[in-house]
Amino acid sequence: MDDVTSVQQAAKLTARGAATKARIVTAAAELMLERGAAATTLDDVLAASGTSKSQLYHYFGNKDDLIRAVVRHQAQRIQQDQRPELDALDSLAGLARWRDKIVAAQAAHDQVGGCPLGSLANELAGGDPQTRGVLQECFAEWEAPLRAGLTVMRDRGSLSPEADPAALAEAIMAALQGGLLLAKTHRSSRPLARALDMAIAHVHSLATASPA
Amino acid sequence: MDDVTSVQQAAKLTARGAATKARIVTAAAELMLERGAAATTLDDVLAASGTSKSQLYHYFGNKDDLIRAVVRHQAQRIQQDQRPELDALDSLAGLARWRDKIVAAQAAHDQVGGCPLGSLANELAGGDPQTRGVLQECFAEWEAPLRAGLTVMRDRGSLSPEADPAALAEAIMAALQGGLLLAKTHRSSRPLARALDMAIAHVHSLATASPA
DNA sequence: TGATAACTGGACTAGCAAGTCCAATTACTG
DNA sequence: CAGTAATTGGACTTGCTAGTCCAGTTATCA
Repeated sequence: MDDVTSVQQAAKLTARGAATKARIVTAAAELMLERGAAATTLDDVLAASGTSKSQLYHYFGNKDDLIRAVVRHQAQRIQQDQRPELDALDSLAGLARWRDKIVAAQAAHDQVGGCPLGSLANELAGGDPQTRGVLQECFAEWEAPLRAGLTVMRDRGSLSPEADPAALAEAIMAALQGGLLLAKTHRSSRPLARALDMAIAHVHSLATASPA
Repeated sequence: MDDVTSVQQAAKLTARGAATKARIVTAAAELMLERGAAATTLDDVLAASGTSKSQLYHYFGNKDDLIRAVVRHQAQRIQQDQRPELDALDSLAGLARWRDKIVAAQAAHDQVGGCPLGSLANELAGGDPQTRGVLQECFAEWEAPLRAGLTVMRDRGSLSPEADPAALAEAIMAALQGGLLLAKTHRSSRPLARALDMAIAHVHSLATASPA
């Protein structure tokens, strides 16, 4: 009854309306990345996006609905930002390139902000179950290419047959999230780099001698 | 000028006063673990601790001051909860016992709550610099025994001389934090277990043949 | 072109939350 | 036993915030 809004209305959406909606989500995403979802007021969002209250409530049922839209938006943005590296995680070299891109992106943000998805997850996972569901989906979607790449490696013989791609992928995502959290806390990308290096070293230790 | 409060007052603190202050921090810590710091109102804290507004503002300068006290409290509680395992991280077996204790504790909390310190860090690291400083200290304090244990292992010859205890410890803490975040999101301790298993496996890969 | 629907502006409400204030009570100290 | 300091209760103020409402404008389409 909440997401119905965004589904039904999607059909009756003018180009202008879609643009307005997008502007709201983009502005909200930026603010929520900096301050968190709870600390971001709707008035802030309106000011930043140059819209009015009635517009916001025309496109979103309530603040939680907007928050879910922001979660989805950030998940998409992350995947977009990490391409094409995200689709080439079927080798140690590919993993290294992905790592480099992530660390560089974190450094580019002046070490501020942490993970756009992880920060929201941390704040929202304990609340509304519907939102938690969206978060789970988004993490799964992000993790999928990694799991796929590792599966390719194992099936190709680059990794030991005992290697569990699903477990590996989940552990690597955990290292990434934790690294980003510590990086945000210390205002340094060092923890992130170390966490990812460890994760990749672990994959390396599972690699077979024959590079297939 | 904020922490002066807790320092100067500490001298003029009656037993009853200390008890009241502790009751406030404990109640606040519990609520903030569940809902986050921003989402926890002072009125909630008062109700949960059976105190009044004037008591809260007698012992704490403002909400941020209380939050910092909660951060320190959680850091202490974590270390307390993880002892004695936290002081025996100078072997693979010790690391394994620590891992088991952490996973069990997470499971015991019905997979709800995440890391008492990590959740606060995520929410607060982007805000008040003073609070971020406290968070950095707390993480460092928590990480110290781990770094010390790994250093012992390397110096003893159980780990390769190339192993960097500081980098290892930081990476392991990242895995722990990320694992807890994903565990909270998925309401399952599986991501935590996998993250820690990966971290320990990495240490294992750095172990020398001779068990010293 | 006229009707219907999408879109927009912004004032308004109701409730909540941080922080203030002061009077009253309890404990320490000489 | 004063007298001073710590402690406590809780009403009150002030400002903000999510959400409502309605009047008005712009687009679509038959």
